[in-house]
Amino acid sequence: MIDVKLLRSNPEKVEEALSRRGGTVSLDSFLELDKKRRELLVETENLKAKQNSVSKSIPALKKEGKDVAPIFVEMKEISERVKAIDEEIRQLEGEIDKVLLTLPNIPHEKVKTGLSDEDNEVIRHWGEPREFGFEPKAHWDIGEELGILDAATAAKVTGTRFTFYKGDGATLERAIINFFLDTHTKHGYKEVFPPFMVHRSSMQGTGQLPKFEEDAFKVANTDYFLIPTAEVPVTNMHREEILNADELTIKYCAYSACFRAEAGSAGRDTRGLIRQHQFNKVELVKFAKPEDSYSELESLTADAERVLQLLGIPYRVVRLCSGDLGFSSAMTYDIEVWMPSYNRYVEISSCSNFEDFQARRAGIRFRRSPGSKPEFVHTLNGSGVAVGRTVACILENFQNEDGTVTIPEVLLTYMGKNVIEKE
RNA sequence: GGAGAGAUGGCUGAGUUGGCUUAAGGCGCACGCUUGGAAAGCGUGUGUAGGUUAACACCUACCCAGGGUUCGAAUCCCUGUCUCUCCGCCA
Repeated sequence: MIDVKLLRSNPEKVEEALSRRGGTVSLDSFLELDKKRRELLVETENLKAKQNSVSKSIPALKKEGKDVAPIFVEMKEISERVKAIDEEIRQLEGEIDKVLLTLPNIPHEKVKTGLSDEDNEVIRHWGEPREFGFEPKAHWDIGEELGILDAATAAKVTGTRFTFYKGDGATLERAIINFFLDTHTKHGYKEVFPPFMVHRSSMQGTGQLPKFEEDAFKVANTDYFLIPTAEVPVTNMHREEILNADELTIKYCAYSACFRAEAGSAGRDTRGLIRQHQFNKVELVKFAKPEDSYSELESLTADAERVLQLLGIPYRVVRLCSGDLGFSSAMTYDIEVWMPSYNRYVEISSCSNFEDFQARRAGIRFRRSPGSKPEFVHTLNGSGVAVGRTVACILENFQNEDGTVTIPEVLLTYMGKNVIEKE
C-alpha cells in the first residue's frame, strides 16, 4: 500500500511513477473520495464531542433533580445523525480501500523504465554455459528415460502440471532442499517451517489479494488459500507487530511447497518441471530498517547466488525493468540459469525489496528506541532458490552422453551417490 | 465434532449491579532530583490510529473483531475469531 499522505500531497508524482509500469494511472477518484471522507469526519467528530460532554453532565443534572427528558430528545437526534454519517464514512472507506489495495508499489528510481522482460538490465554473469560435445536432451526426456520423473502418472492421478518424482529423482529433490536450508542457516537465516495455507488477510498483507485471486488455489469450504510461496506465511509472521530496532535485520529461510493456479499461462512451458501447479522452494525473507533495505537486497541476492555457485550452475542476474516488476516490489533482481533445452536463461530466483509496501498492508513496524514513534519496516524476500527448476537445471547441465547425470559434489553427502543412472 | 472457561495499554492486573474511571494499582521504560559512582528512594512522564490547526494545542476512535440496544457501553444482547480445560476422534 502506498502512503495515503503521499497520495494526497503529491498525486501527480505518484501517477507519473506508477505509469512507468505501463498504462496510465489516475488518482482523481481517490482524491475525491478522500476529501469527502474528511469532511464527513469533521462533522461526525464534532457531534460525538457534543454527545460526550452532554453525557458527562447527565448524572449531575439528575442529582440536582432537573428534568433531563428534553436533553434526551435532542441527543437522540444527534445520535441518529452520527449513525447516518458514520455509515456513509464506512462506505467511503470501503471504496478508498479498494483503490488503495489495487495500486501497485512505486518502482525505485534506479529501476529502468521498460515494457517487458526484453528491457531488463543484465547486471552480471557467473560461469559459462556448457559447450556440449553431443546433442543435449531436455530434462523431461532425461528424467523419463532415467525413470526419475513421471508426468504421465501424475496426469492420471491428478492432472497436468504435476509430476511424480521417483527413486533418485525424489532423493535429489530432497537433497537439494536440505542443502539449501543448511547453507542459508549457516549464513544467519533462521529456519522456519510455515503453514501451507493462510487466510485472506495474510494474502492481502503481502499483495497477492485482492488483485490476483485467480492465481491462487482457494481451499473449498474454508477461507484459506494454498500459499503461492513461503513469502506469504513468513512475512505475515510479524503482522500487526512493533519490532525492536535491535532485532533488525531479521532473516528467515523457509522450505515450502508452493501452489499456483497458473491462470493465463495455458500452453506455456507445458513439458517438464518449469511451470507446475505445485513445486518446492526455499525462500529467504528479511525484515530491515529502511536505511538498510537496499544493502540487504544486495546481500540477499548474493545469498541466493551462493547456492548456485556451490552447485556449479552458470547464471546471470538481471534487474527487472518497471514493466516487468511485480505488483508489490520496488526493485527486483531475477537470477536466471542457463537451460539448454530452452536455449536461454530461465528464472530460478526473484529477489525483491518491497520497501514499506507490504509492511503498511500487514502492519509490520519497529521502534528505533523506547518511546519513539513506530515506523514501518522494509520487507524483502527472494527464492533461495526454486527446487524443481534446480533439478531441471542439474539434469540438463550435468547430463552425460550415455544418458546418466553427474551430481554436483556438494550434494554427495545428501544424495549418497554422484551419478544418477537408469535403475 | 461435543461441553465449559476466557481474551483489558510493553507486561501484570482491577473494573463486568451501564454514567463521580480522562481504564485503578503494580512492574517495566524514559527523564530529572539524590550520589564520589551506582543501587535504593523521591518526582515527572510514558499506547495506537485518524482528523482540525500556521503553530501551541484540541477533538474523535480503539478494552479480541464485527454488528446491535441506549441520551450514554470495557460493562447488556447477537455473530465471528483465537486461546485454555475436559470428552470424542485421529497421523
